Amino acid sequence: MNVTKALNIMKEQGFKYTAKREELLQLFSDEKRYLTAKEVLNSLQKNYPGMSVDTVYRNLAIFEEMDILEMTELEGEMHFRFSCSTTAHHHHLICLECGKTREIETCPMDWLNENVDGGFEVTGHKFEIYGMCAECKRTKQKEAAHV
Amino acid sequence: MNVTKALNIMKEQGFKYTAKREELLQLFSDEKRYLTAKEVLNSLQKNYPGMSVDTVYRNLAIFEEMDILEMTELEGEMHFRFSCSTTAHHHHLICLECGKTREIETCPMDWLNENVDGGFEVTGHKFEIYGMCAECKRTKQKEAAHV
DNA sequence: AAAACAATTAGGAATCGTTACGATTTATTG
DNA sequence: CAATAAATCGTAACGATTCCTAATTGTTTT
Repeated sequence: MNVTKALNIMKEQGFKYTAKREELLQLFSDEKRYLTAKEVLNSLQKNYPGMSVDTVYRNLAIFEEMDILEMTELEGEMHFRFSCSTTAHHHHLICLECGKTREIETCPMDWLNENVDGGFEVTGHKFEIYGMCAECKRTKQKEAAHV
Repeated sequence: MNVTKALNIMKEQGFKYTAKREELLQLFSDEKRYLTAKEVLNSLQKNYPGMSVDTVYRNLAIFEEMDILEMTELEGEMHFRFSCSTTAHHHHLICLECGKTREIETCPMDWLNENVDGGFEVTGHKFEIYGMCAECKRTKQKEAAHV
């Protein structure tokens, strides 16, 4: 996903162009990681001091419906990121420090689908691996050394 | 897990016995499914009208720390259930209608652990399959027929 | 380019789940 | 049964999210 493509999808779906929407998309293009609504708000308020929370949540929601953003819930908060370029279904390694992710191609449902049924109708699943990325680990170690 | 065993663990850890705690445990023993804090509160308030939310959340938290209860976050809310009898690591099929679960023995991490690393330190993972159980599906179909 | 229209926004209030608090009550120990 | 520490109530505070209305803005039409 990229900003231009996202803006096109937006137009096609009948949504209006606004500078704020473009900047929001640009933010996700720059930060390739999960962001909270608050982080988005804080970032956009640098250029648009009066920006309201409502605007952020509303736009995050519509972009998610258009599959421009991916959403997941981490530690009780909604987190958003630009949809991965790979159209194929996939999962993520998620760094809980910085929100950066790495894709995993394999999906556990491939193995399980067959054994599951028995009347249970599967409507979705969540597979996420949490931890700390190499970079954050280094940062932490440095901090610890200075104590 | 069962009520007696849970009460013993509680004692061993230096927590006091209270009738409310026993009843809370009994509730989870009866309802073998994920319950929200609110559902727990409502249920206990039948016998203890003045029961406070604080008491519910505090006890849910301590029972989870003692591994008497399992916690997961579904649709933005904490959900609790009696820990499964199988001590082995496992995952769940979860009915989003009624909260009932079915265990899955296989864990996708068994396959992935080897390929993951690259400096990423795995601290946890979540694998849950969502849907509707056979029973809820029947109920829904009946409802639909009456419209 | 101006008017008309619908979508978007700001600002703040409302809601929901959860946590925090001081005063009171209760379970446990000796 | 008295002393002590833990548990509880009732309520206030909190943070994330949603909802509301009047004002603003982007787009379309003329």
